[in-house]
This record gives sequence, C-alpha cells and structure tokens, in this order.
Amino acid sequence: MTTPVRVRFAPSPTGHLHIGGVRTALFNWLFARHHGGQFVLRIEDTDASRSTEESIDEILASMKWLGLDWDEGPFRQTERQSIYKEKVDQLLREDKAYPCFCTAEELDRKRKEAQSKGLKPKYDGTCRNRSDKPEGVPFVTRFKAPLEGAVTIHDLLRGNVVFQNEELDDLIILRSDGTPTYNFVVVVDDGGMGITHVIRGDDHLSNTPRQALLYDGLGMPRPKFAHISMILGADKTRLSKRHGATSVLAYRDMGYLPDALINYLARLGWSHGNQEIFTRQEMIQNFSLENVTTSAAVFNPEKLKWLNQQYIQNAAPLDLACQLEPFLIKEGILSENHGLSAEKIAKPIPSLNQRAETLVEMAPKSTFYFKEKLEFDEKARDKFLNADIKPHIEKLIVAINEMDNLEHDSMEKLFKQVAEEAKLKLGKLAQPVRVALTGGTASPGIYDVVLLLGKTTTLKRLTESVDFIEKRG
RNA sequence: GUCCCCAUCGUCUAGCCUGGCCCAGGACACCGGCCUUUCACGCCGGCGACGCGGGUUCGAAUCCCGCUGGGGACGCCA
Repeated sequence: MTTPVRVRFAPSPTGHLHIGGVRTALFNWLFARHHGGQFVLRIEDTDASRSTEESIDEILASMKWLGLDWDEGPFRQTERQSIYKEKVDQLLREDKAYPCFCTAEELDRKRKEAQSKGLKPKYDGTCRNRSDKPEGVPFVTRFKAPLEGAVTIHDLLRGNVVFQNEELDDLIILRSDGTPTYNFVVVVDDGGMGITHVIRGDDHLSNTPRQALLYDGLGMPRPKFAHISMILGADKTRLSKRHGATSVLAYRDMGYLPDALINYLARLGWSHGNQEIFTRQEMIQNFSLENVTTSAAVFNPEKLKWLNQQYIQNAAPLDLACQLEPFLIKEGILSENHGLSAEKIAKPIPSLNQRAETLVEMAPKSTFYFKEKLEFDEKARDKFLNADIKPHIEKLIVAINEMDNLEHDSMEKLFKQVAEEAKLKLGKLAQPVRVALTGGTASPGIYDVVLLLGKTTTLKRLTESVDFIEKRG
C-alpha cells in the first residue's frame, strides 16, 4: 500500500499573494488532486514584525477566487508555538542544539569580513563548544550541524543534488526573543503534518540540505522534494513589483478570469504535448511532475491576455455575466442596485465576447445596451449623422415600425434593400445607423445591435438622430 | 566571492531519459493576405531557435567534459 499524497502551500503573509506563489500553490493543488491526496494550507507567520492580518485575508481571498480549495487549514504557525518549543527542547536534550551568545552586530561584522575575503559567510562556531552560560545575556539557539560529510537531496525534478556539510553552518532555530525561525518550523510542520511531497520554488533548494539535516536530527523521515523553477520578469530577473502587477487580486481587478490565470500559470513550466487550453479536469488528469521543466520561465502578459480572451469567448454567457457585473458597476454603467437579472445582463454577451480581451475592456463596450441615454462620440456623430443619410434612416424607421418582431434575417434584408435603393454600399448605411444606435463607430454587428436594443429603443434612437440632423441644419 | 540550479524561435514550450522519424513541431507576439456593415473574431501564409568549444558515435538538440551566460542561496526574512 502506498501512502496517500499530502502536500501543502505555505505562504508567508507579508504582502500580496503574487503570481509566483500562486503557481506554486497550483502545482501542489494539481498534484494533490491528481493523486487523490490532500492539500494543506499553512500560513508561515513566524515573522511577527512583517506578518499582517490583511495579508492573510488577501491570501485566502485569492485562493478562493482562483478556486484552489484546500482540505486542511489554514494552519497558523503562531498558534503552534508549544510544538516548536517541545522540538527545540528535544534537540537541546540530545545535545543537537546549543545557545549562542554572539550578538547580531558581531555576526554581521564577521559575515562581511568573510565575504570580503572571498570566503563563505557562515557562522564560525564560536559558541558551539562554549560551556559557560553568561547570566542575563540574550542568546539564540542554534542547531548543531555535522561538520563533515555531505547531504544528498533526491529532488524529483532535478535528480540528486549534493551539498558538502562544510558549506553549511549552525543555523539559528530560535531567535533571542524565543520565537522559532523559518527553516526550523518548516521542518517541524512538514514533518509533523505528514507532508509527503514538498513542492516549492527553486529559491528554497539551497535551504533544503539544512532542512534535511534537521529532519535527521529530529528523527523524522524526510519528505520527497520537488523544486520548481522561478518565474522571471521580461528582464530575466526574479518577478517583482518592478515588472508591473504581480498580485493575484490585481489580475482579478484588471478583468482576468480565474480560469484563464490558472491555465496560463499551469503552462508556465508544465506542458502536455502541444495543448494550450485545459479545463481544470484536464489539468488534474494530465498533471505530472515528469512534465514540469526545471528552467526558469519569463512571465508573458501578452499570452495571458490571449488566453483570457479565449476564455471570455468560450464562457457561458450567464456565467460571464456574473463575472462582468462588478465591472459594469465600477464603470458606472450599471448602478449598485440595478435590479437586473443575470439573464438580462447576459443577453449582449454573445455579441460582445468576441471583442474583448478582459472584462475591463468588455464593460464599456456594452454601454449602448445598458444605458438609457447614449454617450456620443462627437466626431463620429458629426461625420455620419448628416442630411444625406437622413431620408434613409427615416425609411428604416418606417419599415421597422411596421415589423411585428425583429429578426436577424429580416433586418439584413431591410438594410440591404434600403442601401440598394439609395445606391449606397451597405457600410455607408450601416455606419450612420451604428452611430445613431450605439453612439460610436465600433460595435457588434448592426443587426445584432438592433435586436439587442429591441424595437422601441431602436426606433427611439433613430428618431433622435433624425432630430439631431434637423437641428444641426 | 562561495555553493547550488538552469540553458531549443523575442517569449511559453514539444522533442532530450530510451541518439537516426528533427535541415527541429506547437502557442503568444510580430509581418502579409483573405473574410467583412464598423470594431473585432476567424482562416491562410511568413519571419524566427538547438549559447560556444571539445569529445563519444556510422550518426547528437538528444550522451560526456569544459567554457560562457542567466538565475538562486549565503539573515535572529520566508
């Protein structure tokens, strides 16, 4: 019998949940779901000075928005202090840890000195064999790491990675204020929580030997490790604010669909043949660490945009309507208490969804449909609504007025007939009508616009444009 | 500086493990054309890569070594 897979995502709540973090979460989630295992969420808030509640809220909101559901947690390390304390005591008892009285300043000085000499800036072991315990002097607790030998990490993605123990030093596991540090709690937690696979960013690879030693020291079996590559900005440096939006919620606010973001991030480093677009089910079914690359990937906003467009095009109108609604409100196209049904909002979507890459872009394009009063593009109105076109618009008014119900085919027939009689190319008729009905020169197909607006509104707007032409003289 | 990781079109990638099917395939972007009532969508075509140098082999993008380049780590941050 094989042990069930158990993975975790362990962000630190010190800022926004960013793109890189989400991809790590996603790979863990996919791995868990693929294997029918469990996905644990753990908040690494051991740094009291930098962790914030807002950040935790944002992490949870981001995960929910993306649909990355977790099976256990969120656990918070600040609530697990007694567990860490116990483990530190265990190490102390077994002489695998010791107090260190060196001051931060001292350490800092030595580090710089070593570095300037071209040496590895590691702890020199001053307190390692010190037997006296000065009273009232603050101290940290260090893990006593082996001086010789080597640690081999069996990385699922990279194979064996060997680190010489002499490259490592005695890391601090307890700060002078008594709180535990990351490298220690991560081991205690992953071990204690029965995590089977640690899938995390490449930047943790060099921490892994220290952690492996800690597992050994604590008498816990090491989990399997898989270090995925990092996401870089266009300049090939680690993705950061400098590269523009990196927080997940910023993408939500820019009108990206969660499915599109997930799909994009999944394809950053993972592939399944030549397939670009995946449903979640397909991702889960096909996900495998074997198809994850080890080289770093540059984040490409253009491709994300394209994917978002694909998702917008293919989304169910009703579903998209729900996602579009907040943007309509934000843009002032609908009021907060518009009282419209999802069906009503969904109505123009089939004619709009081929024309927008983001929801932010889509919202204003629907103004003509939602707003009672048209906002005209002045230049367009001056150019297209003139005396020449007036009689033809009037002809349309008469004809449409006689129709019982508007249909695409009959509308097309009517427009073509009127254009022909006027010896105009269809576009010469359609464009002024478009301006009259939508206020601008770019819109869905003109017959769709008429159908969307309905008989009453269409006639009203056409009549208003005739009035406008008369007034301008 | 030291250690570790990585290296296919501008970008994401397939192929690499199990050499020949690859004078390297797909996608985004870009360029050109078609479609067309506007804007788009769509369709067709084009541009474009195995970092360099050595080996191994009948044969290397694929295996080995070196170099170069990029990234990461070296905190009482995570």
